[in-house]
Formats: sequence, C-alpha cells, structure tokens
Amino acid sequence: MDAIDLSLVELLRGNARLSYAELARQVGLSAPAVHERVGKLESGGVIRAYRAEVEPETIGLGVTALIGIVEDSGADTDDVLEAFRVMPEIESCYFMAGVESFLLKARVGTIAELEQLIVRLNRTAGVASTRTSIALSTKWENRPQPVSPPPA
Amino acid sequence: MDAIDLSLVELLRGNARLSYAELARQVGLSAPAVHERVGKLESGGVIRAYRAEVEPETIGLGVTALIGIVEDSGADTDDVLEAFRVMPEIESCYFMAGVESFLLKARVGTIAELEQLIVRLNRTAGVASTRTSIALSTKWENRPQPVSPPPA
DNA sequence: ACAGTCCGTGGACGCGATCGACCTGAGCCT
DNA sequence: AGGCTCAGGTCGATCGCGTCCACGGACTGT
Repeated sequence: MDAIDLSLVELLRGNARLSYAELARQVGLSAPAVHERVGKLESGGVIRAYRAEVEPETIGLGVTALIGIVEDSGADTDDVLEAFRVMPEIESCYFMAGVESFLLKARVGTIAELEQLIVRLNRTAGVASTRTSIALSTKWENRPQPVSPPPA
Repeated sequence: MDAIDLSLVELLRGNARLSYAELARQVGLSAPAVHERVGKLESGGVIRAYRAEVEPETIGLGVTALIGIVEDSGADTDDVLEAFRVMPEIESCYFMAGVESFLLKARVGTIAELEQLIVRLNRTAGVASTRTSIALSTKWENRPQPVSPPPA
C-alpha cells in the first residue's frame, strides 16, 4: 500500500468506471501494472465493491430515516443483527457506543412504509425500544475524502 | 424509466464496473442500446456517480462518528451548511426534523482528530451544540436494496 | 558476485465501446 | 386509411482497451 495505491483508490472512489488505461495515465504506470495493483487492492479487502450511486427518489425511495435501537437487557446482539440484516430497507447498520446499541439508516418509499418498518423493528426479539428521526433532505452522502496514509 | 432501466440501475448498484456488453446480455438488449440508456440515466440524474467502496480502516479512517447538531435560534442554515461542506471528514450530511437540525456522519483516523473536529463544529457560527455518538463497528453500509417501481 | 524475488514494461490478440446507417412500430395529421 | 415523424432499437465496422505472456532491472540475503 504505497502512494500509487492510494492514488488509485482515490481515483476509483471518485469514479469507479475509469478504465485501466486512464488510471495508468493518471498514475504514470502501464495498464497491466495498474490492472495488477487494482486486483490486489480488491483481493486484499481494500476495495470492497464498485457501486453506482443512485438518486433515491428516482427509484421510489423518497423517505430516509435514522433509527436508534435500544436492546433488551440480556438480548442476543447477534440475533438482533440477523433480524436487521433481512430487512432490505435498512441500508446501513452501525453498532454504537451509548444507550442505543444500533443506529440504522433506512430508506422507504412512503411514511406508511416507514411506520410498518418501525412496527416490525419494535416487535423484533431483543429490541426494547426505537427512536426514529426523519431526514427532510440529504445534503450529501458518502462523499469520498482525500486519502491520507494509513497509520504507520 | 421502465423495467429495463430499473434492471440496469440494479445491476450497476451491485457492480458499477460491469461492461456494457455484460449489461446488454443481462437485460436482453444490444450493447449500443444499453449504452444509450445508461447515458440517459446518468444525464437524467438517476445515476449520480460510480464509486469504489473502500474499507475505511485500510486508508487510515478507523473512527466513525455520528454527530447531531442543534442550531442557534436565528442561525443561517445555509451558512452552517457551507461550513460543514468544507470539512472533508464529514462524509454525509442530513437535514433532519427534530431538535437537532443536522445529522453528520464523520470519519477520522483517531479519537484525537475526532476531538478536534468536534471543537471546530462547536466553534462554527450558528451551531448551538453538538451531540456525538461513536460507532464501534460498521455492520454494513449503503447496502443496495432491490429496486421497486417509482411512485406512479 | 550471484541467484531469487518483486514489480515493472512492451507486444500481441481478442473483445468491448462506440459511431453511423438503417429498421420498425406507435402516434398523429390530413 | 395512408403516410410522416420520432423514439428507440439492431447490425456492422472501427478503434482502443483489457489482459496474457515473456522479458528485464533493482533489491536482498547469502
């Protein structure tokens, strides 16, 4: 993981569809060299996936909510997680420090669907309570930040 | 925006580096037809960007925090937003319903850097208070959900 | 000094991206 | 009804890219 790898990561975070030839020009190597480096970044777990970022409203997901979850005392955290995992509307799931064990980011089409989701969450074994905040608008999301060298 | 466009969006959300030829095979059209459709999805604002998803720890961003922001009464929300926008460690910014006007997702390398960020946030004109929760681990993030037709 | 390893380059070749020409069906006007 | 127009597709051709391979130079340890 040297400076060139970092540039490659940064370039691909900005535009995942850059061709190897173009990447090669930007970092000053040949295309095969870049191909090999990117392959290693992928198999080494640095690059997890390449995703198209979609305007959620345009695919019928106009409602974004952030939901804090308080677990029952004695709940099995793994089971709770598994229950969350099968709910497709939960786009992100963080395990948190604090009273609320989880913070979920969910996207649904309508407030009615959000209501149903909250009901399902409250019924989930191990969940003591939920606290939902609605996002009125997303100013930006997953903005890549300039990379810095990893801890030495 | 028909069923084929939805499939294309779904395929590209799963893997943004799919070739047009491969997309064409999957949806049963020719490559040029897919090329044109994807171009329209991009210029029509459905597809915002293509991004490589990176394991944050590997690029020296091991600390994730979610920060709620309460505005001063009479603060200029646009100015506050602008101040947030120039802080690169703020990856996502939602404008929320509730006492806290904003919810920020920030990633930094160390707790010390998080502390500095919070200080800067509290000093920002228009910010009355902040409330920070630390994510101990990210279970998943930005998982694409199966697309459904947009509201009719 | 030598051999092994790592990481790069250059060449070759087949596939994909992309352009232009043409085709077809739906909707509309006369 | 018949014909125009347009949107959106296919086909064919060309050119550049992805990818495999053989080769070469720098570094390292012995």
